[in-house]
Amino acid sequence: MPYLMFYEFVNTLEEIKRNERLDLKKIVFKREFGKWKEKNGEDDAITALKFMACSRNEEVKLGIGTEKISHVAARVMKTTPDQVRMKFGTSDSDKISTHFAKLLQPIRSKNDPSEQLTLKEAYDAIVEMKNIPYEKISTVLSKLVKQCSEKELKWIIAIMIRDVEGVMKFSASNIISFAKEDGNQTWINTRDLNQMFEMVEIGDDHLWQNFKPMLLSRPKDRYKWWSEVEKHCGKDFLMELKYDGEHVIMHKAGERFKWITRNGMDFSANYNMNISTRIRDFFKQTVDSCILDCELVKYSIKNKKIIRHQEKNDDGSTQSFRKITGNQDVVLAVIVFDVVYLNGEPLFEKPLVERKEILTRKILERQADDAIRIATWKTASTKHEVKDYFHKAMQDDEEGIVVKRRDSLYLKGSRDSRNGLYKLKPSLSPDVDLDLVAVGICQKKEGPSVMLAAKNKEDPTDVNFTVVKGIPLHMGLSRMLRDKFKQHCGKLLTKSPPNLFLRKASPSKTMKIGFIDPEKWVVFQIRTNGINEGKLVNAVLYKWRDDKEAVEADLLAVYRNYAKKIRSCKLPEEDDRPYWDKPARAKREALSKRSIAENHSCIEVKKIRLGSMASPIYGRKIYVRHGGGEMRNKLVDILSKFGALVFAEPTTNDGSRVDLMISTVNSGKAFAAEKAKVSDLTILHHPWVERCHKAQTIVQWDEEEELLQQGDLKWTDLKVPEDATCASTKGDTGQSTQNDQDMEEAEEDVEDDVVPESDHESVDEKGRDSDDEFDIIEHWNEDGTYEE
DNA sequence: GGCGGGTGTGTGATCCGATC
DNA sequence: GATCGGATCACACACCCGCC
Repeated sequence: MPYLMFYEFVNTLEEIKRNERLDLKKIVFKREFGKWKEKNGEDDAITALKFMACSRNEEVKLGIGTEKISHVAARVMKTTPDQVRMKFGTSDSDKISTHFAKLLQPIRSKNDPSEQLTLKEAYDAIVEMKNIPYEKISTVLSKLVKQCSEKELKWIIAIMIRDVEGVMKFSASNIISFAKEDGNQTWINTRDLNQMFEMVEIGDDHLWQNFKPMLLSRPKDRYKWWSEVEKHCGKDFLMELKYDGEHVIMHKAGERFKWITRNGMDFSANYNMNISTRIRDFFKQTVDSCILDCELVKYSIKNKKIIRHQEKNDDGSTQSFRKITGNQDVVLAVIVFDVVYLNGEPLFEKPLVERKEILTRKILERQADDAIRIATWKTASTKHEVKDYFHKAMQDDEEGIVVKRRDSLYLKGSRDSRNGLYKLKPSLSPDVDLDLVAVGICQKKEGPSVMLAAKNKEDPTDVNFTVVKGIPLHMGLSRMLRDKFKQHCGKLLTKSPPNLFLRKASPSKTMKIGFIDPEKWVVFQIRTNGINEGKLVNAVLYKWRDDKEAVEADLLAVYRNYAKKIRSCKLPEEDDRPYWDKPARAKREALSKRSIAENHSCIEVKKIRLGSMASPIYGRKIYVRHGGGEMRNKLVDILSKFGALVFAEPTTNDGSRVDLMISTVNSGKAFAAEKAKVSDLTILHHPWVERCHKAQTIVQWDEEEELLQQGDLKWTDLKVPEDATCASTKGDTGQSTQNDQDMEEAEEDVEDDVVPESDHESVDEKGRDSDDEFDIIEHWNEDGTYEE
């Protein structure tokens, strides 16, 4: 297979560079890229992309700037760095590479056609530089200098300083999107260059598509768990253990694997690819392609057991699922519990038992605990079977159990009781509730959080307490109860009462703490899913126990022995319901579009519309690049008030691109484009937003504020014609639908396993609203009782 | 919540040449 | 020789985002 010659490649780079307009650059690129692919094969095309989009390429990250390149060049020329150092500004990569190429030119040999490089050789030389000691880079460069013309040398320097794009004036994201349509999306998801440039197109409507898995429901009322399970799971059902790992969808296409997380993210690059190679041989020969629903777990080979999420290893370390490398004892393992696609045939509409049958018979040739195995399940039909199974699971320190209807179909991304899939976790059992005392309020950036303490000793005369846990107020308390609680607490003390002990020597700097007067301490019943390394898992404020005194709270010893309590917990009977625990209310109906329109901040734009003019950025999607938290929040706030939809990524949840980007930093154009990794957006510096805020209208951005103008959106597009009518009716209908979707999506993002129920009404949607935070601060400051 | 991990920012140490 | 400013680098820190 003929290799692409480096000079040919360089000619293309030069041609792209010469064309100033993006569409012309694109034409040249597509033409040449197509040729390389066709004539030279995928390898050359991929090398070309790796060369061009070098800023995203770790393989060629040499860590060299103007200073170091001066030293390297000086060694090649056998002179001092001083002699070769540039005497002008250093920000322009084009000038830098031209300068050094010119400088090195005199020592190169005459063009000898036999010595001409291929692209692959040139690229490999750069990769070699990355992998050898810095002092030896000059020897590789000396060799290259002899083999390259000045023009070629310029691009060698460009890739050495990692800015070929800057010299071409053709950004990496353009290069990638022109080479492969969804390349940038792959990059965002995987940060993996090889995958991004993957040329082979595979898949259909299901295979290789990033869909979300079907999710499990939770019984709404802990005392009525059985009637609910019975209603939706039918007379006979399946039971499985709930494994504590990461829920992933595994796609297999031939020898290739793809791993999609619960939120539809492609984590193939994040999980050690070792897992794919280790499980490859476990499949039956007849399995060409399949999609499996599975749990990815950490497995200790030495102890022959699964290590639970966030559980410490023997050596005291904890490892992320995405970084299983160092410890040889811990490996990733796959537990498969469903198959939804096999050899081109979608199985989504087959009943669960049939899918299980296929899973057992047709997928795996062999199984191993440390690689891949099928989850065991058993059939059952009575409450007692479920209770026993649950109790046994708790004793074995499992996360919980799962109950599944036999004929349940696979609905992608759905979580609905009617699907007949239930998870039963410790929080369902009243045995594991804790009564703790609210002794203070922390003002964290996320909002107020209540500090909870346990009683030190059983002795009634000993009134010492120790803080064991903080829970955000919104985790369980309705707005009404939150207000009531704040009112109840009244003045907060700046110093801890003498009978209260803090576990941490000094609380975090960013955390403000106000202590509640011991006279006003109240008891909260806490519901959790267990304890992990001394910390409660998924804790929420379940009840305000105003029938209990602080001295009746649980003891520190109970808290310390909590793991034991979990292991012995049982599912309750309906008759176990205590007098104070009222039945859960039916879940509040989904918010109507109207109420969303009334509440959602995007709609607030009405308040600041000027005369008949609608906000020009109303409904526009804007990406605010994260800087300092406060700054970013402020920008988001302002933009939202103008009706813009603000995103933390250049690509929104539905895959569409935003219209505009706001950057909080301004270190020049190269910085903005390179750091932000966007090339199709106009980037504005944040002072523009603040000017708009001051002016109470969208003002035209000036030259300094426009860091980059490369998107389609122009200032003129934002201007609303003078005679525009107020868009209240038209705008609201259109926009509220968008908001509706956004909110639904946002809610789906949050899986709080232990959602409180009963008389607290339901938790405020999304928990907190910003003014809640301010309420408290104002309250504290009023009396001057709270000072930092 | 709580953890791991990635990224951006601010800061201080250090080097080095330019300048007084 | 003292001082200054630019460049570079390491480090701490805050923030963001993924998973549970």
